[in-house]
Amino acid sequence: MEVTTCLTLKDLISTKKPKSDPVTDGRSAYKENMFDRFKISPRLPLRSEPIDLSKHKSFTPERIPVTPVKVAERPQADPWTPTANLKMLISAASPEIRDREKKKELFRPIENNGIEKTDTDLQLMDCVDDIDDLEKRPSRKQKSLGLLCQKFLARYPSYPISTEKMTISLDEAASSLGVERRRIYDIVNVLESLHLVGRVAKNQYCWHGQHNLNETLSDLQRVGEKQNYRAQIACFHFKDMGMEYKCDEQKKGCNMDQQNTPFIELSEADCPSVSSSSRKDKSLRIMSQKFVMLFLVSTTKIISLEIAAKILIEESQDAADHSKFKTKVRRLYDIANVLTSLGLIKKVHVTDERGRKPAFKWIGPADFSAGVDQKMEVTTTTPSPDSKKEACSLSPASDRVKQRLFRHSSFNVVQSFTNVKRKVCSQPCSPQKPQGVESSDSYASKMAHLATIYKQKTEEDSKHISSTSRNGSTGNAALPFSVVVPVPVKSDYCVQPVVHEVPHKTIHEPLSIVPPSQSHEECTNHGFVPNQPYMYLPSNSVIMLCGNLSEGKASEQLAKSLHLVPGSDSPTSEESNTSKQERPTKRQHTGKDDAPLSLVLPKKSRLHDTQSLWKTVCKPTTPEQLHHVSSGKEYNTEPGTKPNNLGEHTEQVGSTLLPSDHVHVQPAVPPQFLYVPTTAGLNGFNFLVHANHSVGLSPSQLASLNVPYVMVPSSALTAFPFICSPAVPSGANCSSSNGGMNFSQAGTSSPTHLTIGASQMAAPQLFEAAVDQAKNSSPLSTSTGSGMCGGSKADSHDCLSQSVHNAKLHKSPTPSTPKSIRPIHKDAFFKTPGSLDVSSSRKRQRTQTRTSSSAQRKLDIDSSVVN
DNA sequence: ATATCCCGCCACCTG
DNA sequence: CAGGTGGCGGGATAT
Repeated sequence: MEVTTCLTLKDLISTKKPKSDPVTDGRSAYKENMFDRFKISPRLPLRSEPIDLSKHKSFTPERIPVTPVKVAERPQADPWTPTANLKMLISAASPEIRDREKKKELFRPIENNGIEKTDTDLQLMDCVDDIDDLEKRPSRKQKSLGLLCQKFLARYPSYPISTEKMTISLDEAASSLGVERRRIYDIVNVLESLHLVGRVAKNQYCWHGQHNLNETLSDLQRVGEKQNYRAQIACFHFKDMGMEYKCDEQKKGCNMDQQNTPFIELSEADCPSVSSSSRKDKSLRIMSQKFVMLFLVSTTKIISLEIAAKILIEESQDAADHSKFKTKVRRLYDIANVLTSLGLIKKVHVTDERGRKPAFKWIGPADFSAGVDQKMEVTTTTPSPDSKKEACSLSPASDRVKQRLFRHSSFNVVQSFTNVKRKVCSQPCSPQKPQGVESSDSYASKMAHLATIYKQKTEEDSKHISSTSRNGSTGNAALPFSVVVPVPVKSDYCVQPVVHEVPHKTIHEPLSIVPPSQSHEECTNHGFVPNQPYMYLPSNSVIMLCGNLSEGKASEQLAKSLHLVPGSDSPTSEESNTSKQERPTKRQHTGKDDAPLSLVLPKKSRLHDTQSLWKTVCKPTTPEQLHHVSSGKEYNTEPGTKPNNLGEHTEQVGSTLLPSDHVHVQPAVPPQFLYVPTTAGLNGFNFLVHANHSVGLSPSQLASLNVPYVMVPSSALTAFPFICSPAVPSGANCSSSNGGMNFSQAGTSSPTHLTIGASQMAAPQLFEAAVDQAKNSSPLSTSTGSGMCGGSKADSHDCLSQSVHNAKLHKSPTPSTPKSIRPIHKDAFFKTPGSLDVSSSRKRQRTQTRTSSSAQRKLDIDSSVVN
């Protein structure tokens, strides 16, 4: 699936706005003014993005907080920044030009010959004229909620000084903006869901600004994960892909989960009446939160309207009237407009076999977790909402910085990376997990089930795939699993289906070996050797393969090898020198604050065992073998993979990464393959990274290393700073990158990567989702991890089974993670309203949301007032 | 035709 | 009861 970005607000902005308009009178004029203002506004990038939160921040000071809406004159008079100037220019020209451009676009197909073109232009001009006439009346776009929201937002500073409480009068806002109050409600409700505003009293809201945004997002993310939204998304994706199959079950599970989970989170606040699940979704506020949650938990950060609607419709979704769906979608559009104007999401389109579908991509802060953490620490002491704000004064800066970084990486790819990174960081050690833990048991089991199903499906598909290669065109169809790696029949590689060993781990367990018997034929087609077992590597797993493990220990070994070393090397003193060396190096690389996980080679933990292990490993790792593996595109049975890309990638990988000539094993550095799962449907292309890569080996060394091939999902790269092809001395990049290396950088060395990363498919990563969730939610994973980990690990988290995400989590060398911290901060969403509501006057528990909300509001008001 | 989503009716609530 | 809220979906407009 390809994602195409669309311009929403942009369009709005670009829309020509003819000035004088009798009909529209003040209102339109007003809008226009607002509009102009926006144009000039620094925060609007060339792209005329809506409101860029991050930018907002920076400019906050400049903004006049309470400014009355209107800027009577042309603000253009004095642009504040170069950008503004540019913008101004653009805006100046924009009306006609843009329209013309648009028209041209429309006619472009015909523009083949000059003559026609000319005609076209003429036509266009005419059209424009007509349009101008028509424009007298405010176009629909000009009245869009998104634009309105921008105007609304323009009135308030992103980061108001805590002391000054800006109150928003709905009436005033409505009148000043020239719209009905009803519309203001729409906006305010969404803003409220993000805590950008708070209701103070009837007809009065107070502007909080974005001080708490990160926190809010963090909370939402947490809740979203708890809600199992990721799985739900996956389910729907799955469904979309035409795999009806068991989806229902999964869905049920999801829903059940959802239902079971006390709707504690934010929603609670907003919607006290948990019981009235039916109602809660109806609230625009809650819908908004949920919608955001979907983005936050989504690996792709892209949520199609359709899926969002379905998920939000709740369990009743079944045939749930089409009308309901429609209504939902309408609401989602409303919400999306506001979010878009906030610069949190942008419109995109996902294309799958069924055609283009409207979707939105999260472009808001992705690293808020870290920020939150920091905040938390600071804020922790001051739990109260208000204090929160104050405390925030601190955090904003850091956040800002981060956000900026993020912003700068305007490339989707990068963004995705960032996201991934963030997630990762928050994983194992992260605070988030702990929370999810609560419901984990049931959840885990469900996920396990899901995973199982998935696996089955996958296996089944893999068979089919081999025989009937799915056309790559529909990347979407890609199955979740990333790679099927042939296991040399005689090879020493011994991978045990650890999965089976530990029930709970099933979910986590990335590997599964398909018995040769199952599909020799197909396998053969793909280059598999008959009877050759192959290993199924779920997209979400990170695996290190070690050769020659005795069966009994295989899993253990594997586990060891696989597990990522958490921040601390401390684990075992027994570690081999090699590992030690490596770690330090890596550390350096990953040095950045958010440093992705540092992939440490845990195996060293048991020197002896490991060594032997290594030996064996090395053996198998002959150039040929490696090559075999790497070159075998065939192996990549992933249905979703795009043939083209795949081919290219493979080739490149093979040529670039595999110094076949020089392959010689270095005893010191046992070959390990790090399997990095694809994320978010990245072409389904994964890489096997030689573990050593991660080490700060010199290029030459790397080259000399016997490296299999590496398939790295873009997202994964972020997490693994060290990843680089042996051929490329990218070490510098990796190490230096503070943002964590980003894909782009990696790309420098190998273009291939980039290509891959770029395409993020909305494709479901069911498995991934399942794994993640299971992981997150289930505490068991950690405890049970021992099986996998081989007990060496100090931290269960370190288990290899952990997904990349987890791995990434380990940012700092220090193992001790702030997990404890996380739990602490959950204030914002869970705070008061709900509880208050209940405890206090909870006058009636009417099933009606409204009541509850009202009640809540009251509470809110009260509390706020008190403060 | 489909995607968007504006508009405002009207039910519910609160004061 | 008046006014505040906001669910909802018809139907206009944009693609």
